[in-house]
Amino acid sequence: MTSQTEIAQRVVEAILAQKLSPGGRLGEQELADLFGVSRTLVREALMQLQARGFVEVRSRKGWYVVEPSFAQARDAFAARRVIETGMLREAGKPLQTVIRRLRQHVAEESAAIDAGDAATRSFLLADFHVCLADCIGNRLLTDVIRDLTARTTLVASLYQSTHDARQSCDDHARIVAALAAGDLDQAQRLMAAHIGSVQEALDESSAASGDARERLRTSLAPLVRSKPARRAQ
Amino acid sequence: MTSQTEIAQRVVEAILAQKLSPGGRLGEQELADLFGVSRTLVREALMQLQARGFVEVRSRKGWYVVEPSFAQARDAFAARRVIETGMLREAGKPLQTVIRRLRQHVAEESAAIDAGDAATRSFLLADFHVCLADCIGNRLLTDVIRDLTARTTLVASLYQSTHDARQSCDDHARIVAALAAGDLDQAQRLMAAHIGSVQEALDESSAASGDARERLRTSLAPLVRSKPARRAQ
DNA sequence: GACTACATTATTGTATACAAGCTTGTGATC
DNA sequence: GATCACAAGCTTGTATACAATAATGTAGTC
Repeated sequence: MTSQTEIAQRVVEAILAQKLSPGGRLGEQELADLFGVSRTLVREALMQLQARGFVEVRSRKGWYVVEPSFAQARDAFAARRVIETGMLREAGKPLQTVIRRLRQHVAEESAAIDAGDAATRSFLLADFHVCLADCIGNRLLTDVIRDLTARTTLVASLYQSTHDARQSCDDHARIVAALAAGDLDQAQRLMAAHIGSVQEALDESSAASGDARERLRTSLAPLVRSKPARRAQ
Repeated sequence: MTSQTEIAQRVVEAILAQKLSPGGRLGEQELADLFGVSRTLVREALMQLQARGFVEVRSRKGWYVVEPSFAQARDAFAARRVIETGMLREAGKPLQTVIRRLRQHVAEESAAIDAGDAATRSFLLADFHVCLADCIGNRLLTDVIRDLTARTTLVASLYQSTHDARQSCDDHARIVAALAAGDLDQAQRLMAAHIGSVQEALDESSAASGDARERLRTSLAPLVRSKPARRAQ
């Protein structure tokens, strides 16, 4: 007895919490049983997620969490840079209440990092950008940013980001400080640099992983060079 | 015998061609019969369009083409300003082939305007922005722009834009000229002004229409002031 | 023992059936 | 004649049934 919207939401949450990895399979019946509904609702939910770019369907095979290529990953970051800096440029001087809300958010991020709570930490670091969009942008832009940050979060798990959470949090704090000082130009520059550095952290380990086929190949490569490992058991 | 994606596409086209007005009803069975498929496929198509913001469902009543409020209309234009100028800012000097493609597009717009072909004219004027995104942006941004321009086109039909097609075309030509000259700053300014002026054209006639309820009220207002019109027949 | 043809199984794709709820038409009542 | 109660019909919401196809297991053959 779960609504279709709720199913979609739960799946997205699972993806962002890395409980569902890119390439992970989503059986219709499996989800239907899990949520106690028919396949119909699950399908409709997955269809919407497909439109938002979270999952894809391979004909008669099943639904899978998307595995963006490295080029697509770059595109997602590029899109975020364009939109988020664009929003800051068009924004007026933010209200005091907005500054308070953002400061509060950054404080929560910091607390989660100190607590070593990986799940909420990851969520909050991404949510900062959604929160910012909600503060200085409009509904449409916020929705777009929400999906794009989700996508970059997914990408980060796929390409094993080495980016430090504390640094992201510090970046956020500096952006809020610039906003509080009314220096929108500076905020814009900081945002571009921030998104850039998060993306950079990917580039380095990019060669490590890859798509499912490539992962399989490397997984199955012999452990020792000339002498293949004897089969266990 | 029509695929689900195709159905969605056809509905979007119909909306953009103003064959389906905002507020227009989309019966599931009606569409199913039309396309020769079951309601299932129609529903899935509509669901995807819902995720993209083209239609909405009112429980147990039916599907309707969205009727953005005036505030939402402003949001759509604001989003486009942010993204489209942002893309121009991040773009490098465009290649010669890109310039040629854009010039070609503007020429086609001009031809459609001269020919008085309202449908293709409207389509091409919106498509210019998609084409530009395709040239200087990436896939993700292009998809976002495609949906946003579609939304503003829909809004224009809802709030009876008085904007002149020829002026839009001229705006486009000037933007392309700035790009050809390598003056991205100028292109950016022109784009902001262009989108702004299209939006402005809405503001003026905004009071005229409104949502379905308001439209009904004005439609049913007595024709003569003191003496209500006698019922026809 | 390795390879191939075939049967089996599992999963999606599509259609249909039934339930639930809103809208509207009709008749009774005041 | 106006209002209200009720019923019939239409439309969506959800589940189930069946078809199509890809993956996999198995037996037979060389």
